[in-house]
Amino acid sequence: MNNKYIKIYDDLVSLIQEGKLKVHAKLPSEHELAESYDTTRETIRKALKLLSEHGYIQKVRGKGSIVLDVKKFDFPISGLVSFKELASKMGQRAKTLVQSLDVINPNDYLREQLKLKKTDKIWEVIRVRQFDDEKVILDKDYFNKKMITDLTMQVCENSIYEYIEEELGLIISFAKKEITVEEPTEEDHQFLDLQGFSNIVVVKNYVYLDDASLFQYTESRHRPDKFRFVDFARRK
Amino acid sequence: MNNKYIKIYDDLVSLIQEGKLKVHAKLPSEHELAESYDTTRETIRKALKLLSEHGYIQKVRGKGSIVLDVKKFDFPISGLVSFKELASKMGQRAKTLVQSLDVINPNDYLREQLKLKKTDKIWEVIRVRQFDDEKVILDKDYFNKKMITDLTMQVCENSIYEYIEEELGLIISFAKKEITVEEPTEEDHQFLDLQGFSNIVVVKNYVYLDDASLFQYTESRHRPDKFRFVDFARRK
DNA sequence: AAGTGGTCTAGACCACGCA
DNA sequence: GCGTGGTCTAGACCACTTG
Repeated sequence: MNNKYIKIYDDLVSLIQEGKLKVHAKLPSEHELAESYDTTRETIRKALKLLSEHGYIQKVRGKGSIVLDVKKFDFPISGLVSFKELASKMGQRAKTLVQSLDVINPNDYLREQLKLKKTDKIWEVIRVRQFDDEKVILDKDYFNKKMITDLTMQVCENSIYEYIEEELGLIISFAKKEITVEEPTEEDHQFLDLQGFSNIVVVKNYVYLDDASLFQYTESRHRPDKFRFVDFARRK
Repeated sequence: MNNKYIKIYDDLVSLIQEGKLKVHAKLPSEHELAESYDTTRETIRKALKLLSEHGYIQKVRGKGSIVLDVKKFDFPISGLVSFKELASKMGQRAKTLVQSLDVINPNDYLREQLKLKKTDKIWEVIRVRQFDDEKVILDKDYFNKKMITDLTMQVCENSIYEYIEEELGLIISFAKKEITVEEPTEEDHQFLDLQGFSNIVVVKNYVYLDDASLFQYTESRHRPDKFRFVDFARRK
């Protein structure tokens, strides 16, 4: 990446994570940073804006910028993180089982969710996520076949996001997420180790590409004891 | 508010909400906007950045900015919205019942959560939120007595946030939120109409002021059928 | 009064999409 | 090649905090 403000951001994140900038410590002033990075204040401010949005610092008018100790992303569905990125932190304890991979005609519900034309067909991928040999998450992914023409078992076992971004060159940009709690369905009982739990946490995900086109709908169904969502929010 | 870029943001939000800028329509280019609002591009860009962060538009390099149709905030605990702001949208159907208001010595758990000194005392406010005559949310709020010296039943029935921001002049800045699902406690059974539900959605909230000091810990316990969380997230 | 962050200006060059 | 948004510069004035 060539962007100066990204480099400055990365640099400051490293300093914070290495503890060279301690929690509650004050950053150098924007003027000082501008000089030491040989740039102008506006560019420094872009870097600090990023740090602030990501929860690393708090800016206080008239005083300066303070390093925060809000721990980052313990176990999030927050933001947009794929299961593979998450699993890599969990080591060998996480596993993905692909149950099925089909091209189907969408029912009315899916046709509406994905805003499809009458003749459009879709991919349906059903996967089970396993932690410590327990099946605790059921993921149902739906893609427009027009946009993702090929999909293999191997890709699904790995990371679909990786395939889409790296192989196909499509860029995932933003998502709308909805979390509710429902009764388990037949399917949930069939695929998951529910152990008598009488509720399922349902995360519905609408994923959009760079050009604002909706291209994926995902339902992620979690056993309640294995569900955790962490979020960082700023007022207004 | 005197800020030019906030005014431009508000103006554009209005245009979108009134439908004068239609979904999937392109905004005028940044150069054009700069001219018509009699300002420079950087200022226009600050307004557009806000629109983008709040999910109103998508910027596409080389093309322009497109109006999105992601509906805003149906029923959020997302962001930082107080129950009163929410209730005002629900009309007469929502009600708050203050169960208790006490000054207590914190137990070890709370002392750790609120980062208190040994002798610090805290406020404990227990409130039940009622929708359509059903008690569905149990809110437990804890404040450091040092920061909020006075608190009355009346304030608790209304909005504590309003009191803190408008009367005391403290500014709420950001929060860390965690959502999990747990078994109902004795207390949940006592205060809520659980109707046989065997799970409770627990939202833990750590609220920070402007100067990055933690001043409130809240546990919000929802009956699962009345819980819904909506989020808008951008990748990276 | 000095230092801080917040806003704003008037330019500049670049990378990208499209015709 | 033209128009778009993305980045960057070198200033300026303001509101706020603190000694």
